[in-house]
Amino acid sequence: MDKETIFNQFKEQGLKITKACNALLKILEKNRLPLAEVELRAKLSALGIVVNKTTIYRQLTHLKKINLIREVDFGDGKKRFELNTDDCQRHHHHIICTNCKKVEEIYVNDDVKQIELEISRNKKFKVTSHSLEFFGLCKNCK
Amino acid sequence: MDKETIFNQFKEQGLKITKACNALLKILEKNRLPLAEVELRAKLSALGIVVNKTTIYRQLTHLKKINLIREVDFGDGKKRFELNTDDCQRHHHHIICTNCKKVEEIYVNDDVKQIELEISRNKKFKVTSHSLEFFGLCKNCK
DNA sequence: ATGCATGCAAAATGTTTGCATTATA
DNA sequence: TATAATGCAAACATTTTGCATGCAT
Repeated sequence: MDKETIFNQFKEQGLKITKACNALLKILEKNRLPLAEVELRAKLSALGIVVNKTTIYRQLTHLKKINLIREVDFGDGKKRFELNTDDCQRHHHHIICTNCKKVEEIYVNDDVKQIELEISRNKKFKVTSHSLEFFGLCKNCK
Repeated sequence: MDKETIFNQFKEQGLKITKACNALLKILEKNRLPLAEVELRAKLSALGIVVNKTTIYRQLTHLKKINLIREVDFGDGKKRFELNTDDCQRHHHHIICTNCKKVEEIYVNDDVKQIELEISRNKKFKVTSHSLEFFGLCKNCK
């Protein structure tokens, strides 16, 4: 999504593009792995932008509402967010080492889209997103 | 897994088979959908077995350790558990309505096992489990 | 000037821990 | 009777809310 479109989406929702919001987007663009609130805030701080955690959560709520980011769950009780890549070629999944917690992005030739279509047909269920993460032991930990 | 095997697994770990533990297993066998602590406790209560939430969490820890149950994440900040069906024909996934929260079990002809093999080969990563859940709007909510 | 964004504190939610007590093998 | 299981309260971690204040358009 280009800057222009993003800007318009924000205006439509009556939202303002603030420093924190801008920086958050930049950070999410630069980092390929999903980040939790603590990490996002640390990275903002590193850029000299110190904000309260509440602000982070609220901005994430906005960005999620306009579908710019999506939530990724690694099953450790933290919400993580990454740029939404559902509809482009950068769509990917993750492998998470349950020992050292290292996360790697993977691009697999998946048929999940196909499965989503089947579900729509058979179950009359409109699928808007899916989770597909792999858990196990990385090279070093296994 | 038959009762005998389960019993032995427990003994190996130095665990005792208590009323709560037995009832938990029965509940998980009867209910096809993943249940969170609150739900499990309610169902135990309905059976006349009133336990503290701490007990639930501790039993779940045990059951998870011997791989009898697995954690399923619906992204709402609660841990849910279901009997582990990874290695049998009852292996399944879920579709979750993000509006009314209804959950349905689905059996899809997935290639996830295939993807896991690829990951093992290419990434030298031993995959032990995966998550694959679908989110969207159910018949009534869409 | 209006209304969204922010910071702060407090509340809410879900999970875990420490310790004294009870029950099981 | 030794050891695990339990209950309870408190600690913990994460996320959300209420309200007063500041900032952008």
